[in-house]
Amino acid sequence: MTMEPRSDFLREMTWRGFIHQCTDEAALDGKMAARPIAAYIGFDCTADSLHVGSLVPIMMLRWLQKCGHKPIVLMGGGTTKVGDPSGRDESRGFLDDAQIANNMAGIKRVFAQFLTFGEGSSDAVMVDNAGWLDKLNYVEFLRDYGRHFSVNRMLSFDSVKLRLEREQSLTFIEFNYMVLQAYDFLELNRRHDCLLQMGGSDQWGNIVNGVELARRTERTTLFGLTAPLITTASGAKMGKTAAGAVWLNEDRVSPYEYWQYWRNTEDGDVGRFLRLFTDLPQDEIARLENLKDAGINDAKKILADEATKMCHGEAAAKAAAETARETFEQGRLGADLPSIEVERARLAEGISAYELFRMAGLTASNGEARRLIKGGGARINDVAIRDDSQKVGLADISDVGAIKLSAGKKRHALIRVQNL
RNA sequence: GGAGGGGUGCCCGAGUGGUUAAAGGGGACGGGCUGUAAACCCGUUGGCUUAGCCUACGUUGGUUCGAAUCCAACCCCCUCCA
Repeated sequence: MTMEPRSDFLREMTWRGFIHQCTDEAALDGKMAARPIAAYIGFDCTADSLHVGSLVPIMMLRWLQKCGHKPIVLMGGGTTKVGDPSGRDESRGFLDDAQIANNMAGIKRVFAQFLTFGEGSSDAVMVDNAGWLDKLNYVEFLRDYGRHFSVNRMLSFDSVKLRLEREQSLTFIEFNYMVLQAYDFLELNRRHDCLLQMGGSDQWGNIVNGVELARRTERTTLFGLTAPLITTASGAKMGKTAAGAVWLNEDRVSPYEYWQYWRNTEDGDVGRFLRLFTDLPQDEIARLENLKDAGINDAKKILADEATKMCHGEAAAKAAAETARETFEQGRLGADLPSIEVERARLAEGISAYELFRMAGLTASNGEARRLIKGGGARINDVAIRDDSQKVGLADISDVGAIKLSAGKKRHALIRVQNL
């Protein structure tokens, strides 16, 4: 443990801060140094996109592949029907099959950005646990696998224990989640010779159950490796912003907004995030970590560039960076800012300022827009406005062909005339 | 099935007949200070056609001039008992 790992993968993961717990680090290191192995991480389909909270596991699979091993992306088409109680105070509503299928389709897209899929030895593969879970026979399953689980033991896992301690109801179906996840691991071992399951620290209990199930039923040694929960330097869970979660799909969060999210990283997090969320080599990260005070901003820009490039591609990252530069450093308006189109006739009549802010999505309601304006946080073409009902019209279109709306210093949107 | 406790705004949590769009805290947003950072200070924080109206304290009815607050039924959660 204190020794430098021999395998490329564990050495890289250790240095970058991905490792929280491992079932047997020395033995795993030996295996991974000796030959390529297959490892998996499961993703449940609870939303139609993953968000930055899932980036740590995704990066683990990416490094796994870079180091010559085989990543298995397990889509939880089956387990999503059951619902993982880990880290939740209450069970969330159950999703129906159509929602799960829709969510899976949305999630699948993002993996192609981070991993190379194919038939080769270190190419990633994607499988869906509905493939085996849906077909399970209840009584047969209980007899073959259920008997290896001790309820006494299950009650001691955090996912269950915390619920009970907080006097929050835990339903029987949720209680079964860890059993199914354990079975997944076994099934992947049989089908793909998968030796390792990785995940966030909240998955530890679920992972250990799989390792133990394999030992009891197959006398096979499998491994578990978890990553720490990533919080910001000020203690917040990462990935939450004004609009909610920072999603990876661009129809939810545009590349520009994504770039901005990383650009606004707290000082204290820059080094850690560069290690976790970029592929930059150690010496480059070391250089960036040594930047002081305002110089840290350069490191933040590189972090934003790299993270956005990986998720949305080089072109989108460049465009986002350029828009940010124009908007913040030159005070102009960047082409990539969020924008909406308004009919010419509508604009000719004039639209009340508060309504325009709402239309542009800068506020959720007219009332919120009015408050924003009264509070002095609203600007049109960089001029502060005080009158919430002030009419905005064609005359406000600047020479670049748009009206720039700003809510605070960071949130901007463009109003363009619809070409008809 | 029985007994008891509980369901309040994004979250936590006060409030047990009117002055309650609902204390306080968190979060969020805006302003100030900065470096598009943190910390700190200040303000805001249901909706709308905003000096007015509408909607809101699990659901549905009822009592009352007036209910988040009282009553009834129902739903859900927790604890103990069978």
